Amino acid sequence: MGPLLKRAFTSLLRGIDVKMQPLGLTAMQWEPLALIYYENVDTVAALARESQVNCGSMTRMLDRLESKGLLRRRRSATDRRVVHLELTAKGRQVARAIRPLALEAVAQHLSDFKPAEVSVLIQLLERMVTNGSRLNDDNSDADDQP
Amino acid sequence: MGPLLKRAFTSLLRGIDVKMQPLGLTAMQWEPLALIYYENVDTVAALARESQVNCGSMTRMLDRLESKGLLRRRRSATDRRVVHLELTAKGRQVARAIRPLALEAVAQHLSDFKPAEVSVLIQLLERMVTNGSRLNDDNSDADDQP
DNA sequence: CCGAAGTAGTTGCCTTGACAAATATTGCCC
DNA sequence: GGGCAATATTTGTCAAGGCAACTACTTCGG
Repeated sequence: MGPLLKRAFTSLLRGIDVKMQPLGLTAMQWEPLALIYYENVDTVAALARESQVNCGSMTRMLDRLESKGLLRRRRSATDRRVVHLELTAKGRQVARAIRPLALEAVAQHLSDFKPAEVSVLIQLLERMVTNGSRLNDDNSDADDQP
Repeated sequence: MGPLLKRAFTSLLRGIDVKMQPLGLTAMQWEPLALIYYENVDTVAALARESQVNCGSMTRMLDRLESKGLLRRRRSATDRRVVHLELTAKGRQVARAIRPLALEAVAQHLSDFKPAEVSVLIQLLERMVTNGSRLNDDNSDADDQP
């Protein structure tokens, strides 16, 4: 069961990877670009929150994207702690192509699913996440603190 | 949908991580030990195949486990290319504890699932994997080679 | 039997993620 | 207004995975 979830996840990742190759992106790099472009998320912390990674990881992801010339950092004038992200022209061009490609990869993995089955899958995964965060986040486990 | 799968997967990983901490293992390190102990898989290549990672990654995983004193490498006498893995006494002791803990973590994520729902989830994930490998492995995509 | 091809394992270099410590800045309380 | 907690970002260190190059061995074809 655990291994199955891993295989499904990595299979989807590989599919996305293939789709993103023409854009020069990896399977992970599209997400920050999409969040900036489609959702107007424009700070490191907000991106990290939305992507479910920590700020340190996001900083380095942005380093890579910046070195590819896809985005720029600009220190905020109103709160000098925060860095605002903005896509370059090239970044916007790449970002525009992301959504359709990502949807293609997902669609391929669900190619023989009936719409109802997709809903069921989503609902079951959501419940797994809920059950999981109930245990991982608000810790009330009796195993360690009796 | 992609993000959801990622969240479910990482949530399960974190759950397993917590369970394995008392053993001094990470969420990834239990798998090779379990394969050696429960399935008698005892070469690098076989472990890599079962775990769905490449040999290079497995080599380094085994480095870490070996440096923790959980297993030993022994060059095969009959085919001097292959390395046989064997658990140390400590390794066997740790491995014995793995299965119940891993099952606990899975059970927590499926705590409110009816048995039928578990079956459905497994079946849907398996179909995703099948659809995915049909596209990732035997490549007959028309996008690149017309 | 010998050379070519294939296989097992290791290593180098890169991406990605987690966690912790350090820095800079803001906001809040007295 | 000054100290202190909270917040944003960066950097170091580590685990983990992918791919490619390399070594050592085995096997197979002639």
